[in-house]
Amino acid sequence: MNGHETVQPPLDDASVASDPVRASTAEIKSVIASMIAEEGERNSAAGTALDRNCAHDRVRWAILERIMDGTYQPGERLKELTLAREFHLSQAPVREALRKLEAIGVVKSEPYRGARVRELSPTELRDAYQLRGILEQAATEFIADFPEEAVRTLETEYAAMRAAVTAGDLQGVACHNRNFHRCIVERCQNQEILRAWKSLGICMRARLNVQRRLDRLPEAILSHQPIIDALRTGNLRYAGQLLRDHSFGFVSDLV
Amino acid sequence: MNGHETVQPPLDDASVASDPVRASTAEIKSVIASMIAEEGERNSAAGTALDRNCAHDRVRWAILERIMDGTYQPGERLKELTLAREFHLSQAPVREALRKLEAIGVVKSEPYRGARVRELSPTELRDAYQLRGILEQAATEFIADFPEEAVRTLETEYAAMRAAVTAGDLQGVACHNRNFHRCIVERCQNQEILRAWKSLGICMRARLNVQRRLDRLPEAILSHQPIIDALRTGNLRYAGQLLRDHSFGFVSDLV
DNA sequence: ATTCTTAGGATTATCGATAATCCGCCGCTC
DNA sequence: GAGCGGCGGATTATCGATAATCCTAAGAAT
Repeated sequence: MNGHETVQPPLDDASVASDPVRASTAEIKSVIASMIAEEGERNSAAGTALDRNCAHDRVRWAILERIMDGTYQPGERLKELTLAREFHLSQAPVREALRKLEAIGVVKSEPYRGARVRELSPTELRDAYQLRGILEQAATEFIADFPEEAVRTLETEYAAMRAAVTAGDLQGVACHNRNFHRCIVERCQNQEILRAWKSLGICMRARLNVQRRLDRLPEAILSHQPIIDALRTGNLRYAGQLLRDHSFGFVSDLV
Repeated sequence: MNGHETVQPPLDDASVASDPVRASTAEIKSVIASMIAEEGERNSAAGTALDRNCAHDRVRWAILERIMDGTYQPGERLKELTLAREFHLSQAPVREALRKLEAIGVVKSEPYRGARVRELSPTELRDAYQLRGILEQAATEFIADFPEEAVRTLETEYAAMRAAVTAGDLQGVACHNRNFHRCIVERCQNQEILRAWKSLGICMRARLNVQRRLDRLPEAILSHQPIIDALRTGNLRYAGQLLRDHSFGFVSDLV
């Protein structure tokens, strides 16, 4: 593909970034960063320099980014040698990257048949939204306290979300929505809940494509306001209830 | 390839099974089988012959089994070439197996430092038990109906659990306990909840080692009876509440 | 025309070897 | 004797090549 590159020795981030569709790259990066952080947490307390050294980790990061930003569509084939050539690597590290992505459910592969970006059926999506609601409710009940500073972050994200929806920027809506919810769940004392929520987030990546009911989107977004209010007044239990209902609300759109 | 084998084509289960500590192998097998099934579900609707073909899947299965049955202790080093020699394979499939195990949190690896069986801190274990309680409560509320046949299964497992505890067979207790809970969660309509619960089960493998408070074990087991009663009378919501409390009850033993 | 068989091309799975990195040990300096 | 710097063994990371498998489609048989 974008073969013989310029400088970067093995996997040049340049090629990754200069390539295709690019909208709000910074936002996407932050999402990706949180995912990487998730795995870092799982692997070691301070998950930092892990993906700097290993080619297979860089490849995994790059593929994940492309899946998240829509470069690779759901169902799209991921050929090992093609990716290897693109990254100026051999097949082995690409395979390892795909194995990890397969294990966390981002990619689906069959022996001798290759790997594809995993597609989510409406049923799976419905189940995922329900589970997200359950986890967010539980997480909220485990929050020790919700400081004013965090409330302000919520308001910022909420405002950005409304701005994005009026601008018709679905990508932006998805991103700020995710940030909003993450800001809440991250305050949870229970790391396993947080981990489960994040691993679910990976599967929810099917950006708002599924939200074909664009007309109902604005009203869905407005339901974030009461959540902010409940959190500000420290009514965590009620906030949890609202979050659960909020997620369950999407279910009806999905069969 | 490694043609000249005896019977089992590549990875001879013989060597795997003839090796070390062995207690109630059949029970362990069933646990493993359920885990494999879990991944099968994730990979394709009918996850069956996937791990028959690929060496890396068989290796993953074998390593997982050894971790589950205690052959590989938490923290133990897993050397790639040692495993490769043992399975009569090259390094590549072993690496792929380890990458997958790493992604699901069973193994932890650092670049150039190798892979180890992941250890769970008391805090992680506490969080895991809490999450399990939450998931089981949610799952129960999503159950459509709980037939008499399933109730009988629960009673069977419950009886086996009590028998195991009087016999001092901790492995057996853990296994039947797991079967008991699985029988409930499997009736859940929401596949994502089921998946999350199963992936948690992998981390809870730290068998009942943690349950050093052996004296309190019998009473903890008795708390299964009201759950059975609630399910038999169709009081699913109450059963969910009991299951949550049941799991949370273990938390106090773990700080 | 339809079905069956079977080359051919494409891709994955595995191998064996090499490069890169880490760790402990030994001698050296002070 | 203590600290330091670099050799050597051990192990992982990556490579390039080969074997195994799958898919397609052309051709033969009915």
